[in-house]
Amino acid sequence: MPELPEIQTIVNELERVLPGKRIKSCRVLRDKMVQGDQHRFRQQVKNKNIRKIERRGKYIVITLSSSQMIIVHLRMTGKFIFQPLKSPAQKHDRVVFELQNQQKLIFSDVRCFGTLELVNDINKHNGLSQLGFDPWSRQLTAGILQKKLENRQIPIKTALLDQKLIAGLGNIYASEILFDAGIHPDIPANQLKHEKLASIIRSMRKILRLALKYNGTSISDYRRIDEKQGMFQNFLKVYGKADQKCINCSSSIMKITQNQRSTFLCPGCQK
DNA sequence: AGCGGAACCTGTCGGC
DNA sequence: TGCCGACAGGTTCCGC
Repeated sequence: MPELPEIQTIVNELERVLPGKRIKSCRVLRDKMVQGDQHRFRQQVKNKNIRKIERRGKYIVITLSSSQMIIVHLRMTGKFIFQPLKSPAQKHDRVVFELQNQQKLIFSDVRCFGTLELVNDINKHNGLSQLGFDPWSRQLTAGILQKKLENRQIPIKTALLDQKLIAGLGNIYASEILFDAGIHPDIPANQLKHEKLASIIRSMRKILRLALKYNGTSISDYRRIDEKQGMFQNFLKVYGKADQKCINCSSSIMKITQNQRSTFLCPGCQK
């Protein structure tokens, strides 16, 4: 489900309520979602205070009073929900943290792709340690991007999904960013000139900032904490709009497939 | 090293 | 109504 704006929205909301709360206990209702030893996870999380919540790429990092961190990835359909401790379990509840104040924090996930993992050192986490630039990193420039892409012949849209390059973009925003930048998603990454890469970076920051302002995009599964919807779906210009008219040039929006994933573009605006 | 395709799992929707 | 395939905001693994 979620990309940077969605994850950041969730992190912001968790950060408002979780720090200082104690995890009284933890139940794992679906084994595979917790990486490593279930018993050890439950035991080491028990009776720890939550210190802070942060985003790294699409990961959510929950730091505990023990300095250990719970690394959460929502993948496609993961979400967090607060419920009264006594409320009945829902079908898709996968991991439940019992908090103080008779509340529980539920990690709910229809498809069970999501993951939770307890680590002592963030650098030891495989995915996290390999993340590329944060979109707002000052080190992320057109020049650096050009250098990193010099041996990559994959379509630029596919490159934008590579978390080792830029961390946080996903299928919706990759399409929206390339539309905003006026760049065709099929262009091989290493063929883009400095100036085009600069406009991709500019569009990326613009789109992400706007999406964050509207708390992300709720099309099917993504919800904020407690099932609230984001609103950026009302501002999408190409994603999910196959055969509709482009708002700029009235061409028909196209849907193509790249690397087994849908890409949306305007053939009139994106060259 | 770079790249494409299958796999992970569940639900929904459209066509016949 | 029922079955069947296609598709879904992501990542990882495997083989060329």
